[in-house]
Amino acid sequence: MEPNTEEKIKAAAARLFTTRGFAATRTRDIAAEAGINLALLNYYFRSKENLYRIIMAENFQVFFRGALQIFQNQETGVQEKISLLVDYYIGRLLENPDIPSFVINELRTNPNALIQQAGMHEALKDTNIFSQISQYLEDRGSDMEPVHFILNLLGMTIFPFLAAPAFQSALGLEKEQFSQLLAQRKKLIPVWIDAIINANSLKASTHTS
Amino acid sequence: MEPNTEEKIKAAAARLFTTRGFAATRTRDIAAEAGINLALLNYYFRSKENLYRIIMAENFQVFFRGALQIFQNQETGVQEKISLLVDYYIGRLLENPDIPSFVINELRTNPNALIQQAGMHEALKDTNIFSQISQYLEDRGSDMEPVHFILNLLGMTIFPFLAAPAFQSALGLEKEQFSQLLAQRKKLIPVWIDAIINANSLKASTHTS
DNA sequence: AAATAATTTAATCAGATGATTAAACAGTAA
DNA sequence: TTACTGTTTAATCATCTGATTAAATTATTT
Repeated sequence: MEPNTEEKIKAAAARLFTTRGFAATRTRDIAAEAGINLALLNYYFRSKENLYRIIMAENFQVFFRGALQIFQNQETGVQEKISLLVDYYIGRLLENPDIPSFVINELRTNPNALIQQAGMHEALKDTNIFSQISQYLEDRGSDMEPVHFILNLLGMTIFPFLAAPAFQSALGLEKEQFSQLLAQRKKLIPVWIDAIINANSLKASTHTS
Repeated sequence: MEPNTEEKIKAAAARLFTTRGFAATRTRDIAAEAGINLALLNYYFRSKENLYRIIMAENFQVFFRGALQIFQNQETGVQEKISLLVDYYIGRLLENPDIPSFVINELRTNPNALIQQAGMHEALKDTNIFSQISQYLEDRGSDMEPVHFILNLLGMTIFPFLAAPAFQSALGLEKEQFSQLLAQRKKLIPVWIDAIINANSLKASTHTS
């Protein structure tokens, strides 16, 4: 029932690191949040940096592993994969809304370290996401660049979580209301993505502005 | 020609604050970057916090004022406004790619302070962006919620800049190459946005899966 | 129980960091 | 020149912060 000390520290560190970032988080705050003594943090994790790396890696796992697994599945087509991906991300992020801004922030200050650490390069080759999408777009007669496709998909899915504080404040919405709005997008985004692909494939044949 | 000391400090502070965030930026680093003595920073700006507030406000201006002005113009229709907006944002952000993650980060740690500071609430009412979009969607027979529309538009426009470090690293692209990719989106996003609206309006009449 | 190992704590250290101070310097007016 | 004002600097302060230490406490083994 009661989680052990190590887990308590990790949970506290995850909360603070993801909401405040590395530099703004004090080891004393983590200790207080975990209800333990400062020295214990160093006893279990040697240093703040080390603890951070661990938390970071786990967040990163959540952020990428699931997506990769979806694309590794040979049984499903791209269209289905898109739905699964959007569903997965929005579901996960509704539980952990701070992860995107944490990852973004980390990427800004630590560009390639993070990518390598999670073994992105190999994973990307393994799942050949790019060629899957490339083939899919080709089949549907679209001349869209796969990069744009991915940027659109992730942008529509992830950006709302990054902008959430601004929107909630600007529109005077409660957290709960905004969450419902984001949940709706699980169904909507795949439809929109589909429409975008069609737009690019029809562009050559029709000319109605 | 030579900018005065105050401007040099502000420029240096802007560079460091936007790339590292508040907590990770040392006043000594700002001083060194500006080529001045640490005490001068406090002589001109009283404190690190005060300097930060100034930089933040200016970044925020860039991020929102332009967008609001575009929507204030009574002469242009919504469709044209979208093109202008995308063009404006991508143009500005290509010059200052770090602003989005700076703003996002600030919003996370300081939710409503930022919104109020820039006078968002009044500005939003003045320009009635929401009702303009709402009306536009209605006219085109779409049942999309205006919030989703805005989230999609901003997501497709801004997200790529947030994800840039990841994409550059993962795809092994040079900064310059990725910038060109993003510049392409000035023309593409309006088309995609259009397709999305059509998708929602056609949904009721057609049933081809 | 005694001994040993694992866990936790209070106290402290060393360095970093935001800010201040007092003095030096430069330009301008009298 | 002298006096005055605004600017810049080196030196210093007080506090914060990550980390260590040595001792105390608890758990485990013999």
